[in-house]
Amino acid sequence: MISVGGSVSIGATMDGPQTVKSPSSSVGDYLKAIWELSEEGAASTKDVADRLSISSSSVSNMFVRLREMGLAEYERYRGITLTEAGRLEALRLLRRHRLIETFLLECLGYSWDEVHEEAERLEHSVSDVYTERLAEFLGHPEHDPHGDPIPGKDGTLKPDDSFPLAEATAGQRLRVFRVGPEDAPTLAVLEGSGLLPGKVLTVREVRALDGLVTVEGEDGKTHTLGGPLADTVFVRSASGGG
Amino acid sequence: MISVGGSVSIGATMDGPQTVKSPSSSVGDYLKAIWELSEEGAASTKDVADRLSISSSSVSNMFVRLREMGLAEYERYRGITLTEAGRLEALRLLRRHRLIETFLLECLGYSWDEVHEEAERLEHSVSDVYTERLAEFLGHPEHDPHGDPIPGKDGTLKPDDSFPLAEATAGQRLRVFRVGPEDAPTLAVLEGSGLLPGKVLTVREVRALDGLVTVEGEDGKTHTLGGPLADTVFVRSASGGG
DNA sequence: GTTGAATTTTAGGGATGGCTAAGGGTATAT
DNA sequence: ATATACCCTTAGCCATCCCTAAAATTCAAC
Repeated sequence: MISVGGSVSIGATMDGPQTVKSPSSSVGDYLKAIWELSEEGAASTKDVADRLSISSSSVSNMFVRLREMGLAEYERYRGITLTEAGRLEALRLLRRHRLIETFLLECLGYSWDEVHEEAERLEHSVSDVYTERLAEFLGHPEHDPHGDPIPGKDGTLKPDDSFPLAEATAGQRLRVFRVGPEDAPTLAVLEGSGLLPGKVLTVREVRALDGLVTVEGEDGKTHTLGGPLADTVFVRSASGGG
Repeated sequence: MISVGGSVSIGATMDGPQTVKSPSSSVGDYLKAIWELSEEGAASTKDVADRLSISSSSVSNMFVRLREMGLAEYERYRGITLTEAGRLEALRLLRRHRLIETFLLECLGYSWDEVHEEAERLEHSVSDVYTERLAEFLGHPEHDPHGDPIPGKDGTLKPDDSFPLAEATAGQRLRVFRVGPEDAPTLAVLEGSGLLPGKVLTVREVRALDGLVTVEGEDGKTHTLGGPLADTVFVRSASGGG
């Protein structure tokens, strides 16, 4: 197991008027961000900076340190890639994050838009022991309530055979598998349309022109989504488990 | 609510070979430590340093900052006292801590000697929202499994009418209310003697000479405790609730 | 009182991690 | 080929919080 130094600065109140930036990042946040960004090639300084809402210079500095720690391969002006060690560390964090989200949603009654921020903070303080006990408490779930797969203890990640709703064809009977974005507004819209993971729907129409997708829920209600949104909802054949 | 800047440095792995000191402290830790130490007068630099296992100079520095933050009254060489603001902040932290401990013990199957450390780390990352939802999930407990009272949301702390077992007299029928220390070895001993909070016992003998106390559990087994240990076990009349 | 031990404070430095400002590199368009 | 716009890095600084070493203060015992 890699031991990585990290650091968090927090407002002790956590609910107070957090005027200050949001200095909640750490090595782990970088790793997660890089992992999520680099599914196709290397992650750029700017990508990571935007995702973590910090300056590019801070990111550039951290990239050097990640390289020195053996967690990433990095060449100036060339972007960054995780090493195997970095990848495992990122997945460990991701496992924590998703287990915590599951707990917040299923046990503490958090709403979808509250969950991410709290989990983001909690995952920094939680030990591996806690993570595994929580997993047991939750019944070793394989997906979080978003539908995202929860990496295994050993860094295993189930391959994902889902596809965006935008690529569906009329008549298909599908089950919502996961929803991409975790930002509050989008989740609220999806929640309103009953497009949460697990829901079964039938595709009524996919318009090639503008990408509008019309679906019918099991309750008979139909909803129409814009193309961009349909790109963020991932589905699988309705026979599979949610 | 007071907004206090704080900071934690953590080993990202948390389970790795934490060779480095244990830089897990923060403003909140100081407040809690001072609160716990200053039940009789001001807390000294050394007291706090010992309790947090850090150097006196670090503590001295922090005392200045706590004063500047309006959380404590402090005069060099005179020790430190919390202001009302500091006291409320400390109690807020204490509430978090004890609710988290309760969750770890009751839900995640932590043992008594694992709980404290994990809670100590977690309480830094948890929001007030989380704290209150957790309280609800746990059924708004008034005491943690140690028997220590959990401060109210508003900083209320139930007066404590318990007394050390060492001050009991033979024949009294008592209920263990709380156990003072949270260190692993002591807790293990107490657990072995069935002296956990809630247990009912009858005092058989209190020897004035050496302070040895002999008690009989409800199961009929008798145990004898040394004076120092009997000072750390707090009891109340057996009629009251645990 | 003076001395000496213990405690406290100050001074100076390290690590993390964030920021701005300014300069270096790349890439695309003219 | 050069101009320009954007991206990236460096340099220098801030803040938190820790440490060691040395100086200051207190307190208690002669």
